[in-house]
Amino acid sequence: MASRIAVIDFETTGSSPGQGARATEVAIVIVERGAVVDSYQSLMNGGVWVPPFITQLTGITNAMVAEAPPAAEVMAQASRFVGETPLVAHNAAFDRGFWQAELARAGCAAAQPFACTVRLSRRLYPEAPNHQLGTLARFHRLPSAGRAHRALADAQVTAALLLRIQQDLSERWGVAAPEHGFLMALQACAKARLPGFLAQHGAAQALRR
DNA sequence: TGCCAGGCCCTCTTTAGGGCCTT
Repeated sequence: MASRIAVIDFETTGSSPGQGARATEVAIVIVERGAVVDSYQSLMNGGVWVPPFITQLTGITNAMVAEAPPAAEVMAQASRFVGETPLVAHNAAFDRGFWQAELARAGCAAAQPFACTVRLSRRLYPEAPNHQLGTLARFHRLPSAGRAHRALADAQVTAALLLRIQQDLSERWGVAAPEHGFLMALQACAKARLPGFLAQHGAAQALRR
């Protein structure tokens, strides 16, 4: 279904899979028709060492990773869970990199398009103090989802942010049922052209009602 | 046990540099 969107978040051992960093945890939250309808979460064992500062940041320890299922097994499950559903992440370039790298290791395809709530937030909420996930959660008074920097909690907050974005697009800018394709077009729209883009799309949607 | 990337955006730009965001 076109309105179905999968929100994903990884915890990792570093910032770049190209530098040897591996995922330690993945969470996926399914958003459909303005609500969270399903979720998947798992730690994963990529056979790598978790640096102390990552443990301090996330609470994920080497012992937790050692006891987790193999990364390839988890990624195969995650791939089946997502299917062909388009993806959303907060700073999508980061999560897309790990999604593609870990799926490639697991021998799975990674063809889903990624929309980015950082890019969308910068377009829609220039008045926000900054566009870190925690700041945006406070700015929008989103419900708390548990410890920050754990995959499921961060995916749930990102899903709440996505729902807020969809709600505002509908109520403030007149865009009816903004789906993933619209979000991709919106985030690619130049800042200077945004007012016209939203006005034009809102009007186009209104004419179809 | 540790060093530090990649992509995107803005502007004092585009023949570039610096800041943000993720772990």
